[in-house]
Amino acid sequence: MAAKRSGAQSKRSHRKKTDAPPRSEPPLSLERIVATAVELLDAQGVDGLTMRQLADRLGSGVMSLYWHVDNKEGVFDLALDAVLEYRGPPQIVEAQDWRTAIIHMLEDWRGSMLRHPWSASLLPSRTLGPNILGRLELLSKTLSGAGVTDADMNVAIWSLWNYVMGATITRASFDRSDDDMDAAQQRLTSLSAHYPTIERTRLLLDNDWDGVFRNGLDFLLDGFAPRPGGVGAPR
Amino acid sequence: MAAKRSGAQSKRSHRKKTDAPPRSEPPLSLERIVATAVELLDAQGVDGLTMRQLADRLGSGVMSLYWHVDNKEGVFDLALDAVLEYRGPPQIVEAQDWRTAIIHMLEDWRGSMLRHPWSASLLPSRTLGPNILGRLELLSKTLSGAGVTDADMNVAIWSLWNYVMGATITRASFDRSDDDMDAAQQRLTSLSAHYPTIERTRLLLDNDWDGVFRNGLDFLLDGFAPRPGGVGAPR
DNA sequence: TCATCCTATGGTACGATGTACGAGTCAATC
DNA sequence: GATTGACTCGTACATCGTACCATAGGATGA
Repeated sequence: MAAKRSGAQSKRSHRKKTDAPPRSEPPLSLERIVATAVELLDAQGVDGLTMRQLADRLGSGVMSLYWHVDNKEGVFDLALDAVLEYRGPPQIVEAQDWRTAIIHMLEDWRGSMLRHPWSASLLPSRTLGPNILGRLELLSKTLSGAGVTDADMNVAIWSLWNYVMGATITRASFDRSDDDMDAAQQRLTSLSAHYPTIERTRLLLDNDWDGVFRNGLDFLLDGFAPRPGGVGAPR
Repeated sequence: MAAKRSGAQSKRSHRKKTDAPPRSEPPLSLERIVATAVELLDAQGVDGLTMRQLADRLGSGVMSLYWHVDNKEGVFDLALDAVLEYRGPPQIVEAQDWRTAIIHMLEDWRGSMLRHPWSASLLPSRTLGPNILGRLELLSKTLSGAGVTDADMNVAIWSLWNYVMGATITRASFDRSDDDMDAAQQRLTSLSAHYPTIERTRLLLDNDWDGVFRNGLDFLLDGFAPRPGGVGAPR
């Protein structure tokens, strides 16, 4: 279960922080641990996060971490949710239609994950933290306001979720290895006898990922809650 | 580098299987290694595959594996591609329209991954093996025949890929932990003040995953290549 | 004042993992 | 008989998560 956590640390005491840097790290706290974990994950990827490295960066002993955190899984959960906060659409957008609001939230979601590429592949296999639940709630509420019935709601939400997750995970893992993609496309070329079509369209190169994302999203939204004007496929 | 691989193994000799374990296992081979790895992954999940366990099941020493395989990553790559073979649609379907063919292939793809739940989350981060490339080629060729231009092709393919991957990864990880989902929904109920809408629609329970998948897929396909009778947006 | 307790830290140690290294076996070939 | 190349595997090591336990210091009560 959850280790006890200091709700409030009144203590400021005589920690000199401002002058000499020699010995004095600030005390451990959940916030510092999570923030440092995110740094480490951003810098080194999922495999780069080890409890020892984390402790090193925090200037603490390894086992001290375990007073604040259950185990390494817990660090992942917290780092993940930390990265998925949503502050809501800007004022300008707020008054606009539901479709704009939804697209804003989903693109922000995707953007947040791509800024921390380790997060995308982590999310599906982990218990849903408050920030994700908040996004799902917002999505539900907005769709509900747009006329989607409760009966159709879960289908709509999960389809959108699936789409966002797939797009983001794919993009994030290809992102990490552009060289690999080049190599793969080269390999493809040498095998063009077997894969003529995808070789011809250069499937593995030069893709407009943002455009792809937006495009498919439009189709899905059209399907769930058609636009009045019945606009077709843009582009 | 790839280790050398025995093209032919003449030795068949005497195979015992499960009774006395003394000496007589069949010789190692890539095929046997991959098949056993898949068994192990199916039984224990991604974390359950260790080189030692794999060797145990094969009745060999751990290091013997490394003559056939570069490293553990290689085992993953091979197991993954092994699971993704596609034999094509049955004869009855073959003559039918492109839409049926595509849906058949994508549902088969999803089905294969769900039969081996570890495979879905592995796929995006790994180099594309021949079986996956084959599926992509088939998809391209079919869409091309359906009138999708080369310019629109990559957008269509990647949207479908994203959707299939997202749906399958999500389903596979929820699948593994129905209890967790119950627990999550319970937690949700206790927090219904914060998440009233998703609590009301019981988002985390009782979902018709197959239906969701098929539904969103229809919307996407309508978007890319509208049906003549046209439910979706005209282009 | 001292004794006690809670919060918080971290050293040591253990079992598990992937795999480098190099010695071993055996059949085919010269 | 000697050599070679395909294949097997025991040993050893670095690295990981973390259980266990000793410790320190402030707060509290006597």
